[in-house]
Amino acid sequence: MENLDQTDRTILRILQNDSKKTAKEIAAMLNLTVSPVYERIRRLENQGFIKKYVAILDKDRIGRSITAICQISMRYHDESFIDEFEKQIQSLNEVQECYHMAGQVDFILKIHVQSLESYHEFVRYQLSKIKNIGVINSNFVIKEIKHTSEYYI
Amino acid sequence: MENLDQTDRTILRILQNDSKKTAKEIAAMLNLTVSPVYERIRRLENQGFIKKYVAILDKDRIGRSITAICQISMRYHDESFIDEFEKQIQSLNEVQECYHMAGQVDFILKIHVQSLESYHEFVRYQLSKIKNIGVINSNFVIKEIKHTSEYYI
DNA sequence: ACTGAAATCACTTCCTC
DNA sequence: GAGGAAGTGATTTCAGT
Repeated sequence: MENLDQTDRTILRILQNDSKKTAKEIAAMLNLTVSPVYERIRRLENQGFIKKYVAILDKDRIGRSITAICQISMRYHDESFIDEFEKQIQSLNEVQECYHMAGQVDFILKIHVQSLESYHEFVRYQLSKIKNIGVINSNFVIKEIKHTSEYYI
Repeated sequence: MENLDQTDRTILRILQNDSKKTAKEIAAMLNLTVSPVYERIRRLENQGFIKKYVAILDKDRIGRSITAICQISMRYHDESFIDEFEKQIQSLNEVQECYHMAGQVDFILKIHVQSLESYHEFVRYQLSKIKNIGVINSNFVIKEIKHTSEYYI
């Protein structure tokens, strides 16, 4: 973070919002030519500031309209149980995010499914098959207020 | 979703993982030439399946290592209060996600900050300035198990 | 819907200051 | 660290099947 100047930050801000912007367009915004912009972007990639470039899909359009937040507490907290749980969660396609938490609840998951019925099936046939789960507490999103992949820089 | 054939889905799967893949590379994977791949991608964009293309940054690298999940209940549930809350939340740079929930808790937020101290400042100077908040319950992520922008297709 | 070729434009390298 | 010119390769369009 310390080794990023104002130009780098502007480039990151632009690419977080639209990675299809060409080096030429970015150069114009910064009053630079293409070469320095190109070299900065490559440096930001190589130094790991930019992890990847992805397409963001419309979840409603592809039939994943239901978002559930699922809070899970484990029965036992042995290292081996936790490791196993984490491995299993990673392999579930419905799970978009999973965090190990400090506090009462052990894990918080964000899950996308097609319908309430598919959520039922997900809990019944996938989640509850994982060993050592104590409490599962599910809540549904009724409105997405904000959802961005951009970090404020 | 119904008007997507297997080729479209494969293209979406590839672009969700790496939007820098060229039409040529994708064509090779699908045993096609460049033109149909190019035209399908443009159709998927125009029909709104692909919303945008973005760069994903490394949050540790840019000094946003702390993730907090914050659950908020409102004091009153009048429409005007809720609307105002949503508007204010959208303008907060630290808030990555915010969902209006069905259930006991009204809103769940995901927040990225630099340190526990900056989280304290966020709650004190930004969040608690918003009118009509009843209960704020914050929990911190100790490990990110899974975090992807890809939807399973 | 796909192929193949042609035109345009962006990416990438390298040499300069 | 930035500019400019040159080469390479991808995007984009279109006629043909």
